[in-house]
Order: sequence, then structure tokens, then C-alpha cells
Amino acid sequence: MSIVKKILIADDEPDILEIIQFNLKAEGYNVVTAKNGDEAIDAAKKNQPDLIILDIMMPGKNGIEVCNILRMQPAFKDTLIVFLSALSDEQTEIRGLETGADDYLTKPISPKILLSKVNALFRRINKDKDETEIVQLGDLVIDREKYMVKFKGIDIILARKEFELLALLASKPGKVFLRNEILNQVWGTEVIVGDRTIDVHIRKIRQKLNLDCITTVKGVGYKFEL
Amino acid sequence: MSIVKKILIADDEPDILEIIQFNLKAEGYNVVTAKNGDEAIDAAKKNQPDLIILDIMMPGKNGIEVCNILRMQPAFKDTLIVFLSALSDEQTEIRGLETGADDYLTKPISPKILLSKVNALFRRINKDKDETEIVQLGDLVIDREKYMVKFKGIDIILARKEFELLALLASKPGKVFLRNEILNQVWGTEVIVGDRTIDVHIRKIRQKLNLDCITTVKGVGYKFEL
DNA sequence: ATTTGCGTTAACAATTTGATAATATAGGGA
DNA sequence: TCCCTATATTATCAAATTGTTAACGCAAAT
Repeated sequence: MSIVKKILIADDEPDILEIIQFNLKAEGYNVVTAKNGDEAIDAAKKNQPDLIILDIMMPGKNGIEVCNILRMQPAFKDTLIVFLSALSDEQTEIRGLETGADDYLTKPISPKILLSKVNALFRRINKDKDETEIVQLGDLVIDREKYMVKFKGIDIILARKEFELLALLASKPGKVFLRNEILNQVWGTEVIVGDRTIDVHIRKIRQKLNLDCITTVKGVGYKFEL
Repeated sequence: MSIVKKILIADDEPDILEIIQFNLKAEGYNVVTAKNGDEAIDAAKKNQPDLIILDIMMPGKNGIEVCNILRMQPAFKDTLIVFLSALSDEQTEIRGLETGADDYLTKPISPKILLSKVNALFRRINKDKDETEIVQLGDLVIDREKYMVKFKGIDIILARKEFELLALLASKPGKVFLRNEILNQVWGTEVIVGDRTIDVHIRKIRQKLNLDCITTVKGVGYKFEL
């Protein structure tokens, strides 16, 4: 899957095609269009889009038929498919979703909302791809899932708060985290702890890592940097 | 992620909560509910649902705030979140989706359509599921089908809970399973057991395997590693 | 009816963690 | 330079968490 996502839109109304295409292109998507079901299938095979937006009522094969045909082929088993239809009856919508579509939108739809939905779908797809909870910075590896910190291949045992604190700071290297920010993220809003608590934990981390990677920004907070 | 998906519904209207809950349960989902934003956050942390359905307008924290708070936490980075709101204005919907939600549904909604949407979301998520019945890790063989564990060719008899617990931990070597996670997966959400139950089973496993393969991560959970 | 094993809990021991107080140190501004 | 304030350091102690053992209820098997 490329960096720039490709979207195929199939609709028999030129106006709709035009509006959607314009908006998606403006957002940086690569867009291909089709005027009916058969064209849609051809275009899908030819372009291998990342997302297909299908009108339901089209000349020739309707959207649901197209979806069915595509979903049967291994190449389109995982392709995102969304229906965009003027038909808003329950039966059709359910049938559409059960055909294997990822969403069912009804016309008329605001271009902005359509964009948001499309973005949401791609966001989800990308998330599932990199399931890694690992942050690596030079010789330092922070693994959230394993709850482990390694420095130059050596395991370092951190207590929970220490780990959370380090993970927070390391999540955005260079960013200065305000003391309040740290308190909210690591301790939560309900717990109230004294002023020196953060310092003590910072010190423990510095000690255990034996590495000058946490910088104090006086009067502001702390930041992580190698 | 267990076979049975867990869904958290947050809505301040008891009727809605009831209807949705009923329908999702009928479909075989495991359902947890919350009456407001704060409850939703608590319930999410406690139950680690696979999907969260959030009303927007709720007493205390509203749905969008809840979504924001959860999405900031690594544990909920990939959790499915869907808004279900009576607010159907464009601004709110866009804001909702940009907050990191996977969908935005508007009330009133037919239970059947909601179900179809929920099913569609899970269908999309479940593309990586690859359930092997036999796990082999070094000298250790865990056979889910035969309910047996072998270590260096020698059969080891584990009781049901012990087996389930070990199988869970071994399903992702290195991953730390939170106590809640373990309770949900091995004991289920309905059953409530005491604090020390997990420890006792862990001890029995350690004893029977006579192998230092389960590590305690204090304040977090347990992990399996050879 | 008796035995056996599982799952759970209670009770207590052992351990680790995290917050605080007290004190030292550093750095910027008057 | 001298203060004043913010942070660093250290030791201490309470709280939280887990480990261990024994015992109990229950159900299945004998």
C-alpha cells in the first residue's frame, strides 16, 4: 500500500462524481472514477484502489452486486468498500453491510463528513498494520507491551511509575513536559501528590539508566533527549 | 483478544442503554455499560473492551472528552470507538471523527443497523486472527486441543484454570498481561473472584512446570518468557 | 458413601513501591 | 555577590502488591 492512498468512486451521477473527486483530491488522495458497476469492477482490477466508494443504484450492475463480486476475489478481500447511496431504507443498508462493506453512507452527504469518514477508515487500517508498542531511540529501547527497558542490550528494571514517566517523556523526544502534564498523564487527575515526587522519580530513572538523557528545564518541566 | 468481543456502552438514557445492550447480547457480545463519561473511563480501564460506544451528551465528561482522554492512553490507542449521538450537526460529527473515533452514528438508530455496523467493524479488525491450537516454545509444548502441556517430552497435568492461564500467557510470549486482562480472559466478566486467586494459580503453574518462565511485573501483571 | 481433585478464599509473610520530609545544591535576578 | 526560588538528593516509612500455605466447599468419580 502506497503512501498516497488511491480511491475509486463509482456513481452514475456526474455531479456527485465531480464533487467527491474534487474534495478527495484536495485532501491529497489519488482518485479514479467509474460511471457504472461494470466500469467499477474494471477500474478496481486495473488500479487496485485502497478504498472503493460505491453508489448502490447504477446502470448495469448495482453497487451491492459489485461489492459481492469484488469480495469474492482474493485481491479485494481486504479492500475498504463503502456504500454511498440515496437509498436509506434499513433493509438495503443492512444488506450492504452484510455484503462485506465497511460503511454505508447516505446521500446527501457533506463533503467534509465524507472526508472525515474516509480519513477515519484509513486511520484504522494503518493502526492495525503497525501494532508495535516499541520505542527505540539509539541504544535505548522502551517496550510498552513487554514493560521493559533495554539500554545497549541490557535489561533495566523500572518500577511502574518510573516506567510510565520515562515512557511519557520518551514518547516525544525533545518536547518539554510541564510538571502538570506529567502529573496528569502518569498520576491521573484524581491523585494529588507533593511537589517533590516527580523529582524523586526522575532521579531514580537517571540513576538506573546511568545516562544523561533527561534534561531539567527550570521553572517549566523536563524533556527527554539523547 | 478473546473470541467473544466485549463492548462498552456509555449513555445517560437508561432506555437506550437497555435496548442496545439487549440487542448486542442477543448477538453474542459481552456487554458492559456506563451512565456517564467518568464511569465510561473507569469501565474502559477496568474491562478493556474491544469496542466502546459513546453517547456525546452525557453528564460530567461528554463523549468527545472521553474519547480524547482514552485515545491519549496507549492502552486504548487501537480500541474501536464509535459515537452514538442525537447531535447530527456537521461540526460535531467531524470533530468526533477527528478525535479518533471509528464511526459516528446518529440517533435514532435501528438496532439492526447498529448491529450491522458493529459487525462490520469487527469484521475489519479480525483480519489478522490466526488461532493455532498448538504452541511450541523451546522445550515447552502447549496443545489447546488436547488440553495438554509437555515439557521436555514429559506430560504435565494442569487443571483447567491453570491450563487456561498458562495458555493465555504463552499466547504472546513477552507480553505483559494485566491482572484485569487475565481475569477477563480466563474467568470472564461475569465471575468475580478474590484478589489472590490469580497468584495462587500462578504459583501452582510455576510449581508444576518447575521452570522459571512466568515473570511478575509488580503493579502491572504477569508475563511468560522462557 | 467415600474419595479425590479443583477452584476459591483467608490469613499472614515477604517484598516492593512510592510519597514525603529534611537537607543540600544550583541558577537567575536584584 | 547575595538572595530567593526551583530542583536534586537522601533516608525513611507507610501503603500497596504479591507470595505462600492451609483450609473449605463442591462436584465428579469410585
